[in-house]
Amino acid sequence: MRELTAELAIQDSPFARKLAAFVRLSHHDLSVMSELYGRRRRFAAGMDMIHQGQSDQCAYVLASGWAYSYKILPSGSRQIVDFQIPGDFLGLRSVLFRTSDHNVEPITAVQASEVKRRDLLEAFANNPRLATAVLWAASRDEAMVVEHLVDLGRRSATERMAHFLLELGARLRLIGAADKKGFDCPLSQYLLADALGLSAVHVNRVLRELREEGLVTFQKGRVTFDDYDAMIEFCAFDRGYLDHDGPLLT
Amino acid sequence: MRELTAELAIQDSPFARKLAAFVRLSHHDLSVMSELYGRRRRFAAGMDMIHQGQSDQCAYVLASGWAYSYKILPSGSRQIVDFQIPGDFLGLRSVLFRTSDHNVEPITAVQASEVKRRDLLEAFANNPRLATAVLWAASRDEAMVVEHLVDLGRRSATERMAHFLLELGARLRLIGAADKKGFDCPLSQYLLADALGLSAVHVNRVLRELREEGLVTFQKGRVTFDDYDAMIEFCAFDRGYLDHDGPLLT
DNA sequence: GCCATGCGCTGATATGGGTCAGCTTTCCAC
DNA sequence: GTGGAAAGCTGACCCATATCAGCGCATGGC
Repeated sequence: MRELTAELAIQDSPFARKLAAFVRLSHHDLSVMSELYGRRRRFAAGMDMIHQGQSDQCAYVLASGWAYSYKILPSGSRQIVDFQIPGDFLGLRSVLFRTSDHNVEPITAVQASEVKRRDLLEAFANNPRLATAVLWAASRDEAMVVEHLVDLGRRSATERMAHFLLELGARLRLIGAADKKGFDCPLSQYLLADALGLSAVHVNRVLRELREEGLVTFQKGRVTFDDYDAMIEFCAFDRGYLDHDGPLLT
Repeated sequence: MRELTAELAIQDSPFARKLAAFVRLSHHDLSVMSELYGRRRRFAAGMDMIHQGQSDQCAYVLASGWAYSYKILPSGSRQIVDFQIPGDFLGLRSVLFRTSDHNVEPITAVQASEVKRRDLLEAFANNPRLATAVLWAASRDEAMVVEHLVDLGRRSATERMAHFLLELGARLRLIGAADKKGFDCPLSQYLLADALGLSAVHVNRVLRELREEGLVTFQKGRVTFDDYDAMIEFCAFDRGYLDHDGPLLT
């Protein structure tokens, strides 16, 4: 009975919802997952979760709140590599190997479950289906980094912003935190700037432009898609790579 | 005796040299590696090796020659994600999962050994040490993509170029194809442009600038470091992440 | 109620890098 | 050796985006 409740609880977690988008998970998979979780920890906004160069092998699964991973250049400028939302694995690479090459910091207050290196490897060995789901999700995250590379290299500031908001929306839909209308978003224009390789001033102008074109409105912590299809067309968003409606592997 | 010769041959391959930089490999590891190789295939420059959306699970290890992986935007512009040099794994992700989300094309004539999905997984299961070496190398490649993200987002064109040439030199040194003086390099200014998010015209200007500053000379297919230390300083190159002198795990 | 702080917003000005157009060199194919 | 294609190279001009400087509106601490 204890197990069943745990299983029900996990089934509703953002982590399970996200993985379920890739691989259909059995009851057994879900109960293994619930055992995987270690201590639940809280982090206040602004306090480092993972630090560049640090090498203790802790990984987390975000339960609630947003975080971002970034690198600092000696010049002082900052490049944000990715934002993490509930359900995202955090530091998977730094637990499989031992190097963390970037920092992670919460944006809002965050709750995260610790995952121990040993438990993770054991779960992978005994449950290849779960391993596939996790690694698949990780692989998608890597594909996203590549997409950001294309953003920075070959898209205009306005296209970049549109693409970014669509992608974020698609990710949030996987965990039920967004729909076609829009989503709540705690990102400041400074964070957007450092993720998109722009100045904060220009982020502001770009957002205004998108609003005046009737594509998206981002105001007061809420992103509203005013014309979803036009946006997709505008920035050549690839519907396929994030936007599926059921498990790819059943 | 047959095995021994195969082992000696593989020991000298760029793949083994590269992995040996991460993990000290035993004789047994080496012989497993030599069994991993399937058919050796040749590709002429310009002919596609892997195509976006294609889903047959073939991976390769580059034996000789250079290739590059890229994405094409609907607008027609191209972003090069990475260059592959001898010893590099090619399509590792697309063999573990089944999606290839980018194209790969040879730059020079290329020889590559096919690696079968099944053989790879089997070798990983039986030989965790080898698995660690391969995945570690893959993880380094991912770290490089992140570094490129920083390049595009937060470095000037000149810094980007300097950083790129240093990184490439460090990678080539791992396989013995470069030293502190420089290396041979078949990349055209057009390829450099699409990798660094610049126009070919500007690549030319930037190279001239670096040459006139006495930092690097890239002419006639040869990169020469005129002042290695000054270059490292100029673009804040992180010596650590590629530039080690022996296996990290012994 | 006041101040400090962070964030959003805007105009003016500066500049890095793109675009266009064209010339030169190299290198094959024949 | 000749013609043609790629690649390297350069100058003139222009635009997207950065930088600077500053305003206003919330919010929270005291």
